[in-house]
Amino acid sequence: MYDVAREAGVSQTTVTHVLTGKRPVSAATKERVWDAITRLDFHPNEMARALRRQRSHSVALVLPNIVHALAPVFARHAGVRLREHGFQVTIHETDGDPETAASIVGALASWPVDGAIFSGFALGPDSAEALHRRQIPFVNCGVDDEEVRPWPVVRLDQGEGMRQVLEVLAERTAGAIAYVGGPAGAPGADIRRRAYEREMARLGRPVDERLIASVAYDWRAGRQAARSLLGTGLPFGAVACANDLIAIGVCAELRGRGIAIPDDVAVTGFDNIEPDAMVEPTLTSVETHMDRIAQEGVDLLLAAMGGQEDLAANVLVQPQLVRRASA
Amino acid sequence: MYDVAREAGVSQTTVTHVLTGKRPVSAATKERVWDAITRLDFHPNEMARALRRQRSHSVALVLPNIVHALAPVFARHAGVRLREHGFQVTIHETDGDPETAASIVGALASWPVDGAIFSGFALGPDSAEALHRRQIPFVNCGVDDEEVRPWPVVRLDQGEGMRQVLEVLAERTAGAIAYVGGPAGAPGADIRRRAYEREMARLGRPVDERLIASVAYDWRAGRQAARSLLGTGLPFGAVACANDLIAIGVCAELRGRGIAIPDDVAVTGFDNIEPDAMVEPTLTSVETHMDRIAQEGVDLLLAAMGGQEDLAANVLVQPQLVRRASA
DNA sequence: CTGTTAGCGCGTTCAC
DNA sequence: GTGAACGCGCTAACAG
Repeated sequence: MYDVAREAGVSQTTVTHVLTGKRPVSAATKERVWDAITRLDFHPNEMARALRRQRSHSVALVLPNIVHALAPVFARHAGVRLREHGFQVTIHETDGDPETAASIVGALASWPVDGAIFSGFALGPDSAEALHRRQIPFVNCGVDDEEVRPWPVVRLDQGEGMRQVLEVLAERTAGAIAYVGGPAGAPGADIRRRAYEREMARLGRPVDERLIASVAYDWRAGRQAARSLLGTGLPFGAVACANDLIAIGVCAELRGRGIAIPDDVAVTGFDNIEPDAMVEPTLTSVETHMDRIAQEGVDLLLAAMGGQEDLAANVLVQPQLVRRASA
Repeated sequence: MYDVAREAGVSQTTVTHVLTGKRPVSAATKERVWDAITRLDFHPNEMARALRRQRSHSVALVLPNIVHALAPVFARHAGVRLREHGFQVTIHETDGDPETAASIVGALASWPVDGAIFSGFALGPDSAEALHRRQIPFVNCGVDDEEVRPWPVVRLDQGEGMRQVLEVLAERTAGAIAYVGGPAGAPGADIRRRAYEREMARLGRPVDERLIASVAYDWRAGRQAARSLLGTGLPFGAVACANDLIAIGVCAELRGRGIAIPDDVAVTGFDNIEPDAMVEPTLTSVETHMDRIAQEGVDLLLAAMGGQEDLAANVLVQPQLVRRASA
């Protein structure tokens, strides 16, 4: 910039103001400065700028693992929206480990981002406090429980999703409705399971513990779960699954045994991932609207970075049943 | 840091050297400084550090779209490896638009990253030149053509993948082997199509233009392609697809018409995406080893950032056929 | 409308 | 072993 100023025969101050427009500059000078800028191929150093202005125009996106089914979708929507507002996005993965998450929060103190979005896991209270202490605005998206927290949270109304699922399944069958949940303690597992029990009660359907399985969130585990459900010898007319991968596994196993879906047994998933439309039969699932969650999260963050203090908003995004062939 | 120095009763210089260890500091002083650091919860400002040292310890990851099938896998592996080496990762999406890509390269001049990884598209020569001029080391991963470029490139040996595919299909059937490619000009479409023709020739199989389709890289397009292949009335015993989504669509359509896979028609995909193991029949495909591509790319970049000049390496990663039920 | 000065938070001389 | 002073590249405060 020093060179630009010299080349244009003005002070650095003037160059700055040509760049930022924060002060009127005569057309002639402006012209000469722009000329020098293009001639020297000058680009302002954002790092120095950030240091001086105490704003880096960058936000950290912290999530368990970018490979998880919905993570890229979230990252995409959040990223686009943030970039629209002139923010750069840095990405951090916790690997689902709270300790790693905490250390990332610690590192955030060194890399002065203007804000942070935590997605796909619940922030620990100590981390939240640390961020607060360092005045780093943040939001916590995709939290998989119902706890109310004293910081901004955007979550999906999982109970409502389960309600819609069970409504459809109850229509489909008068028989028992089994449930295959995620592993206890895993994100979303507990809340979805409780929602299942609650909604079953509301529908006046009995819950039989023997028809409830808890397995890993993947496809093989789904097959396995179907086997053990069938192994009980108990009849059932539907299976609600906590996750699409599980549901696809369940379908595969059932079909392998000659059980017709949805006529003999109806099956539902949850999350509405891409393969749902490609498997046979296509899978009825629940759209979790990652786009809206990301949008709400970013909007909240932008507001917080804009100076609005202490808004501990609790946004609840409504899911939507996507009805396909399996139920 | 000023505060830490005062609290410990030393100069800022000493604090720096306690932090960086670039100069011996007496145990007693070190003790007092660490004490002050923890007491004041001090974290060095990486931004200021970067400005001073002219190294930001961050690299830019530029890709078309994080939602694309293999992008998150690449981002994951590259990210982990870069973080292991103390680098932060910023993410940028081109949306497949060369202009956007060029503007990102321009922005990189302002945001002084230590290096950049471009993945999933071929960098333009002008962008490469701009990076060179600004002394920003970079690598270009996942380039989908065979052109030799004067900058570091890591690519998959797509011809070899197609060779493996056709070898299997040729074993399966003595009949015609149809091909469903991606849209002309799309990433990987041309190279895979040419590889198909070349390998067919090597196998002594005739190529019938009427049994070649070019469609979008998605599932619906695959169904459509299968319909038009069947519509020709020409018999064929196998279909090689340029992409798994297309292949899954082809399978769906064939099965819908009562055609047995692989007995009547064998089908193969390409990329080995997750759903391959979940569809019926499971899809034979080609593993593209994004982990290895990412690793090679990062290693190349680390070497370049380490000061090794002008290494215009051309790494070729070998794909591997994953044999499943569809062929 | 423009320039001079000071300083963002550090690391690196060069001195002791 | 330690400290004082300067500067990385830029912007804000204070002049005129």
